[in-house]
Amino acid sequence: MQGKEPHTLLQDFIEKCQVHNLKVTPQRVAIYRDLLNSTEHPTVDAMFQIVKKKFPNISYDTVSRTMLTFAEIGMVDLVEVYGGAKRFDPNVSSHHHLHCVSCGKIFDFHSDHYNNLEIPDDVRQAFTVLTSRVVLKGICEKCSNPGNVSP
Amino acid sequence: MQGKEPHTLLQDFIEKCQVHNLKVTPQRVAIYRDLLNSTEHPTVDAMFQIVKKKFPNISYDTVSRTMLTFAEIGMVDLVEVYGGAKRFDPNVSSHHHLHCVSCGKIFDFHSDHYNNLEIPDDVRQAFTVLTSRVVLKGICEKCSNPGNVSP
DNA sequence: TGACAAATAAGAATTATTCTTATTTAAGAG
DNA sequence: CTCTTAAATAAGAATAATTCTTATTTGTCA
Repeated sequence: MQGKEPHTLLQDFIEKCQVHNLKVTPQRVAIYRDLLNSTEHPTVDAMFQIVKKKFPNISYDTVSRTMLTFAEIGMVDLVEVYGGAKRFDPNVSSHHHLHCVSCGKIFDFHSDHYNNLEIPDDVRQAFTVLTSRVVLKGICEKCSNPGNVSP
Repeated sequence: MQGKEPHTLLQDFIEKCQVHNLKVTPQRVAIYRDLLNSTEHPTVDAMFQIVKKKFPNISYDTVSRTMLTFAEIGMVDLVEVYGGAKRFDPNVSSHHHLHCVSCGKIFDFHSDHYNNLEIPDDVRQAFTVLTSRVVLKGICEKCSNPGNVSP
């Protein structure tokens, strides 16, 4: 969990909620914790299945609304997909993505060079640029070597 | 239309179909022509509305299937979105995107520097990289100056 | 000019998301 | 600690986007 102790994380969460006038509900705490622990850029439905285990009567709508709320305040990131369900990323620090066109998984990678790309002049004049990300499409190791099937 | 004459474009289309064992149907020709003329990274539904004008009894499913087929053979590109409907790009040459977080439009821009980004070693070792694109999020001119309302 | 696999239309089914409404609850005031 | 109230939630209906099913039609090629 990013090297922080649970207590600190909960404190962080409570503070962020206060800053944005959001109530600290048990549903939000549960979703927040499971989101931070996710590594698969989950969809709303994937998170719903996970959160339901500890919170059996939570509704899909609450998970959906909450994840969008978290994205609005920058607590998580809504990531690029090629249509279909929204996917979320708990890692809001600068990084880049590789999409496997075979299995659909999204892999994170890091590059200082990519983090510091200059915005072209013509773009900077016409737009207020907020974020920048390099998005690669390719084929991951597992999909390249389908023979290596784990038992 | 990218400086080519209609006849040449149709010939190109027929050849591409033959290479990929696709039949040259009037529906595919109509969708292809309207797609090439589009500049707004259309969704299936947007193209359906356009193609319907010249081809009133075409079905949504045909437009959807055809656009996906065109994407599979690289005739158009399926572009990144943040959930929701798929969007397509008739420009398959290397370029980059800016997404306006306010109006949702996708703007193309060009950069030789971005076209030639080096793939980090660790990524290249683990993945077969097929394409690379820089994706910016920001706010477009029109959304920055909502006062400039055209009459 | 058939034969036939491929493609299409139409509508049903599925998936993802949002909306509606009634109920519950967090958080601040007293 | 209790009351008040706006915000949040649950449940299910409604909507949007896409895909599937089935019967029919049509390019393509022998």
